[in-house]
Amino acid sequence: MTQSIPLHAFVEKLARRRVLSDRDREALFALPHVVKTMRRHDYLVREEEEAKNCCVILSGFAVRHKATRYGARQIFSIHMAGDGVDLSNSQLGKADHNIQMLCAGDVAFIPVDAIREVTFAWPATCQAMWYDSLVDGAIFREWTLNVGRRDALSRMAHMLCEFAIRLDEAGLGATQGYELPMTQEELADALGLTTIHVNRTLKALAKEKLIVRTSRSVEILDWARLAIIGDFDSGYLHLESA
Amino acid sequence: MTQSIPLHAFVEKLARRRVLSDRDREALFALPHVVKTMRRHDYLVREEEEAKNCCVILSGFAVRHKATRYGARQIFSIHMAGDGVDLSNSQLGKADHNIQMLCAGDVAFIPVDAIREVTFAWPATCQAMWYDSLVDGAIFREWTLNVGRRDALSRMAHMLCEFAIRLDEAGLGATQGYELPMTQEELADALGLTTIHVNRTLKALAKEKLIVRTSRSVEILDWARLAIIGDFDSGYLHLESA
DNA sequence: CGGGCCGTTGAGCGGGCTCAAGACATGTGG
DNA sequence: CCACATGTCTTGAGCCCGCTCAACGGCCCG
Repeated sequence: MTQSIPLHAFVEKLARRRVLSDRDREALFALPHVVKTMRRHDYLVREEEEAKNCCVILSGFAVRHKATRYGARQIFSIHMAGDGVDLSNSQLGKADHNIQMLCAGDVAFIPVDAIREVTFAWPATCQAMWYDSLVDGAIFREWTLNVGRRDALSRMAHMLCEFAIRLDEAGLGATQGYELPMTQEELADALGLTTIHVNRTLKALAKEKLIVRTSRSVEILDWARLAIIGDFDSGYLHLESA
Repeated sequence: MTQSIPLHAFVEKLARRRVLSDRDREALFALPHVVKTMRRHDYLVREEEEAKNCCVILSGFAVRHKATRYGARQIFSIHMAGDGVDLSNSQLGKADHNIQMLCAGDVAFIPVDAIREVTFAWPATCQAMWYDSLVDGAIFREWTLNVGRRDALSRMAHMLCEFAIRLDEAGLGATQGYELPMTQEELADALGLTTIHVNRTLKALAKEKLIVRTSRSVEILDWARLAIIGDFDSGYLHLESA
């Protein structure tokens, strides 16, 4: 029998999407899973691969990304502890994008079939996962708006705001500041910019006394102005607290 | 009792995502719904609104979009007959984006609660809708990659390819050409460009003998080259035929 | 026939890119 | 302890894709 602790954050996150009964929770905790410790840059899924597991992040961070034929890479979202990060690739058959660890961390692998069976037997769990996927979709849309219609400064500010709120919600950070284990190159791939311009944009935000960036962490000096510059409204994250 | 014909394309689309039994189909056909004829530019849902219905498009086209505080608009996806276009807003409470008709057409409105009840009672229908939302998510991601990492010519070509394939799948067009009821301004909002640059980009594609654009339709002269220039691979659409 | 809406074209500008180089860490082996 | 490699961050200079501003033409419809 597997331990029930590892999936705790995942189940709690689902329970925030849709009310779950005790028996729904039990069914989720009973999901068979294997925990593996992944290193920075390890892939959880590769594009074109037949995904056989759903991955739940227990610690660390992962990104979804895909590249054009010419190698230009776009990061679509960042995931953190408690996120079930591969419901998409695994349910749809062949993966259409990559999922890669941003830093070392533990990941639980759950066989796809087990997810299918639980969601078939326990309708509330299916609705919870569906709703969770809908929130993921909302985040993708906001990301598109960010990349398509905001300038570099605004884009960066928006993304920093999103992380602050999501980390806060997951109990992993605060709106005053947080660990952000991304290199400038990774930030560039997330924002549709070049590394060089990310560097200048971060400097510009620091010069405006909005943030202080030290090695791999961010301190937010003026949340209100950062949110205005980033045109940030947390509605699309669909948090209860909002 | 409502007619069962209107939802036919919608149910068939769901059945392509996940095998449905006859009883699952019956439950879906029995969904209460009201059919309304909408005009061009009518809103199906507005941002910030409490969405009380799911909208299924019966004819015509609709877009999802959202604007920044400064009025710059981004279109996230185009929807066509058979698409259940508002599962997201309605299940998540307050809408985080707008859905608007691109041209006149009929739309079936299904109360949210009815969807909740059917998906709770019939697990396969819940999985089907979930998988459909996952495909929507894949389309959003590709859109982000398009806007973030491809130049104007490639972006336009990619979008034209996506429409061709999706219209073909929905039985509404062909890869040789199709009706595209979008103005250049709407294309611009979809691609993260300006109207003027869209005009020049379309001209550039025509000059390369890749397409011919007449009023509101597109003829594709050289699919193979268009797909190469657009860096298009239909994998992310997760069609069976692929 | 006049007023929107939409498409078209030109001229000039600028945000972000490209190319190039150097600074500063961290790790590894000798 | 140093020598060296590798990855990341920083800075400068110049250029180009796509934007802005401006104007005009075609079409539909009242």
